[in-house]
Amino acid sequence: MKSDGEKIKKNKGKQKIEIKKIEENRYCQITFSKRKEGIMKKANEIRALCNINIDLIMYSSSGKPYYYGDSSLKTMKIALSNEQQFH
Amino acid sequence: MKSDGEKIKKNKGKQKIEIKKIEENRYCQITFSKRKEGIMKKANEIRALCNINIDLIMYSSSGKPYYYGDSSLKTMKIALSNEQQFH
DNA sequence: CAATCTATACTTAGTTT
DNA sequence: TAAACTAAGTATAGATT
Repeated sequence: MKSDGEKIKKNKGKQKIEIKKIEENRYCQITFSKRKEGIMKKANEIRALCNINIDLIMYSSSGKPYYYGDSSLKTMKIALSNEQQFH
Repeated sequence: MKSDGEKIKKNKGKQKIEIKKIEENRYCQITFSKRKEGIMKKANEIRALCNINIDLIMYSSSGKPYYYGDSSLKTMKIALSNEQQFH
């Protein structure tokens, strides 16, 4: 006899996940894309709210670099990996 | 006659704020402290989930630098401002 | 004053279009 | 296949201790 509890759960919205490598490459890419937007938004907010300098650099698993900030670090990092451009 | 609506509002939890400089220095510091923790947690999560490299550098309004990451940028930045240490 | 609390705003995992 | 949706999970503004 099944308990009603099993059927009540909607199971649609956000679920809790473990913070460990997402092995399935497709989901890993999707998560990176979503969270990259999220953290860049946070970076912009803390910079605006608190009037601070902030640099945020992420390399996707394919090696593509993404940058948020305004300091000389951007130039420095480009100089270090001068075959790449930030996005 | 007062409307009930005015009294129903609890007004305790998180409120919506504008994303612009917090002029009151005390609240600015508190917000920086809270959001710095938040963004560093996010940085750690995206790094772990997506197995990427990430560097995050913030200078508080007092000039104190905070760093999250594992690349050579830390060393580079310390070399650039060698009177300071990251926290 | 820094740490904790609490309700609400915001983020995002999984689904659907 | 990417973009939009939905609801559960998470971050945090303001209050309290």
